[in-house]
Amino acid sequence: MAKQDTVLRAHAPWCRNCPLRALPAFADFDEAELRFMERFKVEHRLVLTGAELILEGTKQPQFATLFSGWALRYRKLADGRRHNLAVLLPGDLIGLDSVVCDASQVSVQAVTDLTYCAFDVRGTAGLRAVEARIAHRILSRAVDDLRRQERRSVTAAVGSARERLAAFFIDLHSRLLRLRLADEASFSFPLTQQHVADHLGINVVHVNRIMRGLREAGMLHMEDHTIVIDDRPAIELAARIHIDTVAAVPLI
Amino acid sequence: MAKQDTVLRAHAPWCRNCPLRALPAFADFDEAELRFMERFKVEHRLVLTGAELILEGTKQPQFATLFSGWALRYRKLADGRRHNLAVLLPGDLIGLDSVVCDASQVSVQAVTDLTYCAFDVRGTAGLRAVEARIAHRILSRAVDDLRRQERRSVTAAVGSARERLAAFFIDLHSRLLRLRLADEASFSFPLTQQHVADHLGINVVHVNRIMRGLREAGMLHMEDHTIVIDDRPAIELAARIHIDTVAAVPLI
DNA sequence: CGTTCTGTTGAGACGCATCAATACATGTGG
DNA sequence: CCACATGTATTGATGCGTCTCAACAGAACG
Repeated sequence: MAKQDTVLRAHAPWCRNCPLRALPAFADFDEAELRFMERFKVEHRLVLTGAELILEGTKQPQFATLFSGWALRYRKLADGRRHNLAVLLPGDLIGLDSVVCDASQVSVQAVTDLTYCAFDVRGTAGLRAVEARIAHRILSRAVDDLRRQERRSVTAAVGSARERLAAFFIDLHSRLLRLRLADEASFSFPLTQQHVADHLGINVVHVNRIMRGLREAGMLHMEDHTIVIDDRPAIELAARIHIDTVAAVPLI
Repeated sequence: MAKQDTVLRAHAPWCRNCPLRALPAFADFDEAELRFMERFKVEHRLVLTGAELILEGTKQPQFATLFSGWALRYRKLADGRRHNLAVLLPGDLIGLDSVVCDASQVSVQAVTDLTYCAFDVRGTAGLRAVEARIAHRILSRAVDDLRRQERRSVTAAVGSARERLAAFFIDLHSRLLRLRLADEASFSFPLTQQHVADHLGINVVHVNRIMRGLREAGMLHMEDHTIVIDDRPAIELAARIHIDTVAAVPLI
């Protein structure tokens, strides 16, 4: 690992004036919820590229939401390979299962420098004591995550490599648009082709070939860590089976 | 559909003396939770083989837990094919997303005659009012479901057809054992090979071939709707990457 | 007793993995 | 500063796993 794991207390915005919550993607909080969040959030942390936020097999007294940057939720497989379960973007929940269950079955790794908000639940009993409306928001998020993972299951099971890649970029573009981290035609993209391959279950070499195919078909291409969407309708068509109206389920 | 959709009020056990809760797989309820459940559960329904419990795109004021029988949570794909997201067994949660979200993105279909317990949440506001400990159990279930779906994503993405089938039967056998619906060497199995194929994303023809392979390797075979486990260690080996300690997260 | 579902097997085509090699970029230490 | 190692993108050749099409036997069902 090139950079050293670093966890710092950063001077950062707190819930009352959270810039994320101002986005249309997030539901607004009433005064009671805001007051609760101010006690609930215990820290704002900074993590450098490559560092691990959560390690498989550990139990945490806290969970978090990503505030800025990109992360990957992943599992190490028995044969040494790696599978990326989800690309985590600002606003996404991290480590809920490490609170609810005995031990997390997944790890989370920063793929850019990032910051996140840590919430202390002091064990399961603490989570039970969470304000009812907040608890409902957390449940909504878990269900949302479940739905995304179900879509992934479908795509992985029935889709071709081309369909998977097309669906992947459409999904990512939609999510980034909601966060104002993309414009209509392009977005910054810190993942390597190896990351993408490990996410979609396709060999790196083949990812590269499909990317060439999409480029030559005039759909999308990459230029220095930026994805450029050349023909979104065509990409949607290529991902035909796997597109949904991604219902926004806001939280925190 | 051969049999007519039928929803009956059945004479059935209620929460206080629920036989499912007596199983080791389920956590016990204290008196306060039991009292809550007695108000919460509104009906015990019977559904015949082939009937739909939930239709994609609908919103329900209720969710449910399966009480007896088997069901499949599935999605219809744009090209007419079908993908089975999960095999639902007694105790499993049904239709949580139809309560939390605007509309369910999945359907649920009975593959045997079955009964289920319906809980009325009178919309999202009702779910917020749910007793805190019950709400936490529901969240635990959602997270458990998420973890199973994540494992499925991994298996679908990186596993061969043989690994997927082996992992599928191991997972099923473990779950049925916890419910005392299987013994060490066999369990009743109402799914067709087409169901299995649509669940694992493998062609029916190929499922059949792999099944033959497993039979000839002395691992498992099927005789009139019963799976016979001939060599469980060998099956676990064949599914090597995809085995986890399936952490029991009890509810309701 | 036919009709429809399910299981079963064969032959051929195609997608993707694998192995191998090169070019380019990046960061590192001498 | 260059020399070097390391990570990433890219392309070719080859083989295996799985899909597809096709056919048939047995079971289930009305």
